[in-house]
Amino acid sequence: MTETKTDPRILRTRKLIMDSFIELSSKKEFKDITIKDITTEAMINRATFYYHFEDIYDLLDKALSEVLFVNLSCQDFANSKMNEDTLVTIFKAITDFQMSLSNRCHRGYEDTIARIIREQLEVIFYKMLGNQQPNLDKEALKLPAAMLSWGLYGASVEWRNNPTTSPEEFIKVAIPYIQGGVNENNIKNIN
Amino acid sequence: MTETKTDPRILRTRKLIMDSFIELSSKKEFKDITIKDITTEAMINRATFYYHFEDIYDLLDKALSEVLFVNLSCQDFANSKMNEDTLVTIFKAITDFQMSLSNRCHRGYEDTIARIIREQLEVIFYKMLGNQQPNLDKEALKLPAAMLSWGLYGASVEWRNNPTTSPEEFIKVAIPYIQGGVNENNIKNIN
DNA sequence: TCAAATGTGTTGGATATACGACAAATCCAA
DNA sequence: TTGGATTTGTCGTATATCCAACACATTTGA
Repeated sequence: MTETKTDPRILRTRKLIMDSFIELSSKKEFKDITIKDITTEAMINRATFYYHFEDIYDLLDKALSEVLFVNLSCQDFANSKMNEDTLVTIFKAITDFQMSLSNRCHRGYEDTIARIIREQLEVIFYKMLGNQQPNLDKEALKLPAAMLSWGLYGASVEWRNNPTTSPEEFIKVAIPYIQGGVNENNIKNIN
Repeated sequence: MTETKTDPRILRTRKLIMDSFIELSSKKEFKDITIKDITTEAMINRATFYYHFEDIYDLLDKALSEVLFVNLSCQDFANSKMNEDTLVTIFKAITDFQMSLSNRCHRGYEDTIARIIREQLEVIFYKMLGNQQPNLDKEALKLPAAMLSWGLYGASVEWRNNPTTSPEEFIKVAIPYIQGGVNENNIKNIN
């Protein structure tokens, strides 16, 4: 809608920084990566880093959000309906993302990563619910979106701790517990 | 020596433009490539193109020079001696370069490309001769460097028209004709 | 042939990035 | 523990890039 195109210099520089960060993450642990490392790898000035990010934790946030967002957006969930297939695909994206992270070195930042994943999920669910029920008050969608995101993330934690089946099978069993609470009628009641 | 490091923004932008140009060259003929095409592909502003290049022919010059220079520099000829091995390797680099160009579409610009190759050769030979005979007047090296470059380029034309043997074999036979005229003693006599 | 569309080259003002410097914080070896 | 070395954030100034607009040239299609 209000697509205000951003300066290409900003897009380029953000990508340079994030790509360098991801590249370095495959070689070092997060705690050993300095901002100087990143800017040297990206061939940009250190001051420019601070033009885009507050500090290295801010970068971690935004870089991981970006990666997860790209993973989730390749099917444009924000414009699709909420049903079993959608939830299965999103769940698969989350577990894929977490497995790709376990190959990189972010030990000690598991809870940060958890928060990032859940926040992204909340954004996606909020948009999906908004598309599905455009005549509802947007405020009323925040609570169900949050609960859905917590629920699905919690399921991913369960699966990681005890991966008895494939992610797809695993979440199909769990969907009734999640979805039961947030169908259309319930949201209307909340409102 | 006087290595004044250039602004990283300039290096980045030049690379973006040249890479986009080379990419487009593999899809279209040169005459069909517009500056707008290039800047769109490179995601840079069209005005920025003119900050770096006079026009599209200037870009053709510099892009091809750059590619050939990279090909030739991987062995740092400028710091090595002039002997049979060196000449063979350089000749191979030229024929490789020409064959890579024939896959791209630069029909009608063969003589421009010829000039670019020869000029690069002249630069390389000038440096090599300078290293080999540092006590000679630099001016005296210009003529032999030019003659060597014309000679080797001419040999590449001959080979392309009639590739009876491999480039390596071909140039080994021709080297006596080229090198005979520009050995150390002859340069001193010219001087 | 003409008119519309597209590409070229240039300009002025706005903005992002580079660079060097700085004090403060953190790291690390002696 | 100390002291040097590295990293972090921040700043002011210089410069590269963006953007919109312009006149002009070239291409295209009816």
